[in-house]
Amino acid sequence: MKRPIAISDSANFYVSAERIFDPTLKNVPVIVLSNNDGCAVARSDEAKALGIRMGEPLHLIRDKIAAHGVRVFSSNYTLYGDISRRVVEVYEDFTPNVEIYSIDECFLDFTGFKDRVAHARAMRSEVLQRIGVPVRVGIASSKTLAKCANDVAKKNPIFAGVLDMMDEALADLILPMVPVGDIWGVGRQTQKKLHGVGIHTAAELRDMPLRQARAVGTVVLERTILELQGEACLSFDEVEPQRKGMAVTRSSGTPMTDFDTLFQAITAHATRAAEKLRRHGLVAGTLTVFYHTNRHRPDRPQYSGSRSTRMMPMSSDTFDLVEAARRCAQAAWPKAHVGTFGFTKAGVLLDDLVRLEDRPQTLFDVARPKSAALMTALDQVNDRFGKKTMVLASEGMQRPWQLRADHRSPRYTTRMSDLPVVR
DNA sequence: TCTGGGGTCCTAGGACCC
DNA sequence: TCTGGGGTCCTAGGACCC
Repeated sequence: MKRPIAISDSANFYVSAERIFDPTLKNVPVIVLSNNDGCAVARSDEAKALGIRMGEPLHLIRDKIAAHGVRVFSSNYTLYGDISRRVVEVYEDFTPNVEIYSIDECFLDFTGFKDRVAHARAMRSEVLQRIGVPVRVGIASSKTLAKCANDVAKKNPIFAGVLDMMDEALADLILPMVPVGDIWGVGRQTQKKLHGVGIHTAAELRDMPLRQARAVGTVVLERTILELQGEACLSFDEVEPQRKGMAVTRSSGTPMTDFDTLFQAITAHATRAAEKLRRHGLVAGTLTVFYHTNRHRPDRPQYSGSRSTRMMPMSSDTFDLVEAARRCAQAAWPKAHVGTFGFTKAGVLLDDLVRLEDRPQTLFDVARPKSAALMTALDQVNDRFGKKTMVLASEGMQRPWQLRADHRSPRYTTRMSDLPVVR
């Protein structure tokens, strides 16, 4: 027996959220802008009807905005987060198992409901009544199919916001009409490749041999095919996973042509990243700096640089992060033709995040062991953890020496308190 | 010292998503 | 002139280990 999975998402969520508190926004074109007010990231139906596209730059639609009196908002993520939480509370009244997928989408376990469509309709009107946000619901036996059902329900008013595709005969009817590029997980690149081998619809993708799929794409595409066949490959996960990375990135209006200017931007981003880490009570194990030229001007010389470094030890300290970012930025700096590049986007990415209290109290290798005292300590550690455990050490640093079992095989992690103190 | 197989880990980059 | 930001997952190839 296949388990019914529903996905519920809010229509034009940011716009819907703004409309809750301002009735004059109803039935008029409204858009919400991205972080830096650079482009439109949410549009009301009326704004879509004016031809304003997702991600369209603000400067290209100024005339339209003026001509049609489009109401324009900067994004207010605190508000959207609050509304999102309230919507989830309503979902939880309708099913015990809710997986929050994004700020405006939840997967819901619909196992055990006799009339799933009626249940979804009741949930829909409850969200509308209590929160004031319209939602659409797609139901199927896999997440990918549920997303597809949701999408079809969204585009065809005949379904009144709810489509249950648990029935295979119904899926057989609908999938031939769905363009393959509309399937969750099939982006522009994959779509292009699929078109190249004559696959244009969701039904054709569903029937594609897995071997062929592996040649065209990756394991991700194989999974998508199985999901389209109704086999749930993507698990339903209620517990919110610990985030693995975070980023601070910005585009700059004026190109950065020298290292000092670039590093100023990188420093600002690293500083913000450190604050963000501390706010979440996290430390980072890996820091990456990237920067690149203006991709919208392919006629100009292009360069993109990116370097990563381990944080030793893991840190959320502004000084540590800025220092690491400087090293990365320098290492990624082009060796030649510097004058011809103007960098318009830069970012600092942090990965391998762990909670501060879980931080391993260890250092990574900085230098090969040299001194007699250090060798003695290594022997002690080897005795204690076995010869197979490689131990690396650092010395010549300001901090007291610290030891650490190698992170390579055999894997061994330990707290500082478990290791002998070396001085 | 050389050779090689079977592994893991790491980085850089790509693709996709909201 | 101006054209977002924040995430996840996968892969290729090199480094390294036993």
